[in-house]
Amino acid sequence: MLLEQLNNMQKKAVLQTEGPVLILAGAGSGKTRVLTHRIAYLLEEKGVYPSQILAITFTNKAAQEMKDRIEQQLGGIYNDMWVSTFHSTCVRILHQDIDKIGYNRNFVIYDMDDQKRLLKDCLKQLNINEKNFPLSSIQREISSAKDELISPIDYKKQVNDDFRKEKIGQVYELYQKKLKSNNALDFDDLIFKTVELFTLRPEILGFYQQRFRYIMVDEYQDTNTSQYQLIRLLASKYENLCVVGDDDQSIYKFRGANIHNILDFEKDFPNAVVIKLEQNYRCTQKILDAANGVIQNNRGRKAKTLWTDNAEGTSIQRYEAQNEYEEGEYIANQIQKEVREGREYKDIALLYRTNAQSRVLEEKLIQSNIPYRLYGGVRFYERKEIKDLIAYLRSIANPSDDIAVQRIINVPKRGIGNVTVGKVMDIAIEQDCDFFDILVEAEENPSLQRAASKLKTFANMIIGFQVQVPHLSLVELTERVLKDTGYIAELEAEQTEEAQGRIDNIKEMISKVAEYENNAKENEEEPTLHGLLEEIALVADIDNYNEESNAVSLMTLHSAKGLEFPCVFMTGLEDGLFPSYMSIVSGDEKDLEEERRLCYVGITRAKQRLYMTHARSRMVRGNIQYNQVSRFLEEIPEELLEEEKKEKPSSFSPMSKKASLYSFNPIRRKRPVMPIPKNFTLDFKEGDFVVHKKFGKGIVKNIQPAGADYEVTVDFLEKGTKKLMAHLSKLKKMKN
DNA sequence: CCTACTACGCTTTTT
DNA sequence: GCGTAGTAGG
Repeated sequence: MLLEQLNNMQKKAVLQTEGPVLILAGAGSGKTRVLTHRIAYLLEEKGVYPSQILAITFTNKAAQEMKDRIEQQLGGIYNDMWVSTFHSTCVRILHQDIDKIGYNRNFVIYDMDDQKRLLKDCLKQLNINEKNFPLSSIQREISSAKDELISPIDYKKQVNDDFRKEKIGQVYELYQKKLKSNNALDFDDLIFKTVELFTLRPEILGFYQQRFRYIMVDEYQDTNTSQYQLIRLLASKYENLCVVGDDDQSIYKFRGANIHNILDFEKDFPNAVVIKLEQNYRCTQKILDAANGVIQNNRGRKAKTLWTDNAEGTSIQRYEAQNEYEEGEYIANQIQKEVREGREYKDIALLYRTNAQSRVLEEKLIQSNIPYRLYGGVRFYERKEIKDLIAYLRSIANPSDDIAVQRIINVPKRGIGNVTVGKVMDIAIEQDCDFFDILVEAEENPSLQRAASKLKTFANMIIGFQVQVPHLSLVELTERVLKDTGYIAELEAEQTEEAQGRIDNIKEMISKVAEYENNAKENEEEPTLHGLLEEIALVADIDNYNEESNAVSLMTLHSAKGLEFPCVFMTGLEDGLFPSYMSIVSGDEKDLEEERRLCYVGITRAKQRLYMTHARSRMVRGNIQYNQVSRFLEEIPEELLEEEKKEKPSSFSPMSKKASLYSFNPIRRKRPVMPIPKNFTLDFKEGDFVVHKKFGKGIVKNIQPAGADYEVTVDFLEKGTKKLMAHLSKLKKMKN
């Protein structure tokens, strides 16, 4: 029977099908198993129809896996059951009904790059200088507004003659207008517009409320306000809402995740049943102890004690390298050793804080002939050649997509330069129509005279493709585009290794298109250009994670969430890198706590063996940084760690000699990287008033020496009590 | 209008 | 160190 393989708490979680349920699932406590069993139980024992179930997961891969497992368990196919990510779920709903709130149902989805380009156009049109308003910060600001369900109108209301906000409000408003006229939605809109649809059209909400009698949300600790609202709306009729999460694994605050969604679940649903899964089945005792040692330094957690029956296991290997190259060599050597002792490559993962760290690691793995797969970094769909190709497909599917049309209007070169594009843009704005419309009528526009024929030729080519769409398969269409535009020919003519790489990527893209067509046919759906573009827009890199291929996995700590590996290397454990420089200087303990949770996530990915490495020096953005060992590593109880003896410099491989040469290269530093002066002393004492850039004035409560720096507790007048590093946070004594 | 060169700024983390 | 934006010359 279904429940046999479960422990008591897991059983309880499966059987508690009615009403709101909060499952606090510690790392490795079998929550995926609980979720799949719960769904199986609903279907099998409770007679619930598959169509009445909505399960939200964090990645497409997790969704697919869950669905597969259920189908395997019950031996059926459940196409009516919705198991998908927030974003995919919303796309599906919007596809059906977004026309009810004035959008076109065949919308396209803009990624971050598209957003930036569109924002750039907005700034230009509003005469706002990019120097004073960097695109990335505006993008962040608008994105967080959307996460909080703040519309441009609401945003402008709360400006309160803050000049910066006033400008951003204008940009936000124009940005939304342009998105709409381009028939596009960005990531955040997917959720926002669904909530808007449900709010404005209660009958549509009613339909889905009625349909989804049982709702489950995984990784609930990482939901943001808009996602929370969405779930609340959907669940408010039957309240059969089961959320699963772990407050200790909340690592997406920067993306708007609101940890209070999980901390306050019982307040929002007073009759909620809370179930804790505290037995860890994944890690050895020592790894779990290390994880607990780190996470216990966080405040404001839900009470929870993770324990395990598993063996004690081996100590955690700690290693200090001279620099990042030596770190990579050590790791490569250890991997080879592990493999000699019977470990498989695919059972090993290298985790790091920032994508930039992967390069050196890759280099060393290649030198040692170790097969690896890289997740994240420059994603496949973000490569120039792939984005160009997609932009063609998007222009064909939706000529209102100004961003796509502008991207490829001169790729390959057709003699249509920036000046011409600028003119066309101005005319389009003036006439309030699509960029593409101006191209079609270029000859009628006197100011375009010289370029008119070129523009017209381009427009005709796109229209030509559009005409062919019904008669060609998607693969055929893609190939025709590559051929007729001369894109492939141009790359082939280059005769460089780089160009060949791009051609290979394009070939891979074609096989992905073929894959999409086949999948669609298998599911008895009509493959469409829109469907293809939608799928492309929503894939995460980690969705391509493949446990079959026997290779070491390289990924960020964020990407590793939800995965597990017998052997894990956590790399770059240095203050300033992990925890990140930003989280240290912000002076806000909460930022540091988020980093600590990330560390907790990393440690608990390991089942049997955990290595933690750091380097004394490291090149970051062309500067050499000397970082202290990560405070998180120091938080692990000494007796769990084993320090690896350092290799003698004489045993360095030739490569590392070259590497150390680099280190002696006198590279000019633009700005010293937070060096702490040798005899750094404080010019204030307890009871003095100090000033902080972000927190303002405060009174010093306590001073503790911490390495070369001091940890200072300050009671800020407006922001409350904070613990700060005196030097890093640039605390200044106030003159009275 | 295109290409080649220089200067600058930037990186956490991602659906 | 890298990629991109901005500038000058053809």
